[in-house]
Amino acid sequence: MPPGSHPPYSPDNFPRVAVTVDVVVFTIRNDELHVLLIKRGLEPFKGSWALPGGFVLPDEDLDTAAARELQEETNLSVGVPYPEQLGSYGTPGRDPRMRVITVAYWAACAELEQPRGGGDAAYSDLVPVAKIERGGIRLAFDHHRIVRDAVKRLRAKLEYTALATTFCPPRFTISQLRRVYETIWGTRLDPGNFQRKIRRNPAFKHVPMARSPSPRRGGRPASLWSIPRESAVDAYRSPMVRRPVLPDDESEE
Amino acid sequence: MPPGSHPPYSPDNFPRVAVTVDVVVFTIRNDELHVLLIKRGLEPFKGSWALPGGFVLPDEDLDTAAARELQEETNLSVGVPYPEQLGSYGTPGRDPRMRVITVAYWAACAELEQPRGGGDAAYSDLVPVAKIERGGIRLAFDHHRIVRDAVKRLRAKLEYTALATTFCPPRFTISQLRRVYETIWGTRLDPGNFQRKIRRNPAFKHVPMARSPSPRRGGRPASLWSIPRESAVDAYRSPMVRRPVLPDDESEE
DNA sequence: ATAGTTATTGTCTGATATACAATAACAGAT
DNA sequence: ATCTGTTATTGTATATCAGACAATAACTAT
Repeated sequence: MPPGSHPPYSPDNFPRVAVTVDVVVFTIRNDELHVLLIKRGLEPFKGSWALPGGFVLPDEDLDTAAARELQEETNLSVGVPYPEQLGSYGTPGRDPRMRVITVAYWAACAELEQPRGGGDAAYSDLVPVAKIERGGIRLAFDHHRIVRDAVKRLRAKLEYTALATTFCPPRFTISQLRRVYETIWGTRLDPGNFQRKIRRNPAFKHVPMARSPSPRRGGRPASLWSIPRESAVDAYRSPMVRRPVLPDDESEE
Repeated sequence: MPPGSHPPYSPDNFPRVAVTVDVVVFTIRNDELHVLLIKRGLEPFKGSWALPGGFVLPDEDLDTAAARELQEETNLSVGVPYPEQLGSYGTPGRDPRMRVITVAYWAACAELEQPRGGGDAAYSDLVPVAKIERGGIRLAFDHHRIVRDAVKRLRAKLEYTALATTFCPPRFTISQLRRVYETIWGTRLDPGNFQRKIRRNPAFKHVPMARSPSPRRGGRPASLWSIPRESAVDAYRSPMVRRPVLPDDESEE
């Protein structure tokens, strides 16, 4: 097609395209990274796992659409922070019915209540990312690729921001935070060095007088920390270093 | 609108949306960061500056569309690397005619020939980013915001990748490369320390026997370096540190 | 009291950033 | 040829920080 021969740019003459949003929501459950998926209730890919998402409404901004779809299809009431844009996916044929371009979002959140289905979703649930990476779950459309990209972005963003704190409750111990890194990166970090690194970072605030409450199986009680929600996305003054991934057997010693 | 009440997801029933791509192409000319813009030849915003871009064709991937539109509207023949996705912009009303969602891309390149108009563009030209940031140029649609986001991403990416080399010719001196950083960040970097930092990076290859050729006004001739095109987007082992921006007067003392 | 566990602090070593001084290698002027 | 100015490159000393790992501290369970 020669240059300049595309259709004139007018409301009545443009390629027929649908735009959707999809959201990758991460959470940690049982020391394992999970992603929120829905079971599709309609064709195509009926019965397959897919990311929560759907049409952008005529008068709705993209960010708003992402937040709405997430709410609709999972019925989560709280604790889901505003999703951040990941990228757009529009390879022809990614949806068998017609040309659909999707704007993907992602978010990290602490403790999710059990999601329930809603909207187009038969039901929704949390699925371990490791299982998806291992190929143990087939996802609808190109959602496998979207999840892969989101995981990559998540892992990268842990390095240079305090995003890991969004997986923690408002008040957390340094070890809880360290476990977030270890879980998502699949590495082991030195407790002593990690401790110092967090304490030296002025964004982290010591909660005075407080000690770790939850039932533990012994060990010195840890002090509690917090961080202003806004600071969680600020760049670290010096990045957290990602060490090589552990082999599958986690022999300590 | 209650949850689940959006239109059924079928080819004949979806919100009427157009999808475009826009491209932010950066280059350095006369030690100043420039961005490639076109002068719009059609309404709306006829006569305004805008980013090169246009419709995604029915059977075209987004990345391909970005590369094509750039070529069409600027007639640049070579030297433009594949654009990278920046993000999508779809705020209702951003295009006065109808709902248009645009997928923005950006690219960095060395030496551009003078672009010529083509397609919907009356003509195209390189415009200093500083002038745009200063508000000295009004851009069509929300392109001001897109450019701002692209500049931010560019500045950030210099820190942790060797992207700065894509502003240089295939063989460059370390000082040329340093000037790229200084230009884009608006800072001054220590020549000695910068030198060492590049030399210690194994991705940079010394071009044997070669000395800086171009006519200079005195000074010891520099040796030439190169880097595999692929390595330009790899993460640095240790990031380049961005120092505070200089005041407008650049008194060297 | 003892053993086991986690939190926290200390210490030492090596790498690296930064400031800044010193040298090297050229062009141009005298 | 010498001097001056300019850019490239190497050296040096200090401060900071990561990483390994030892040493305490403060608990729980036996």
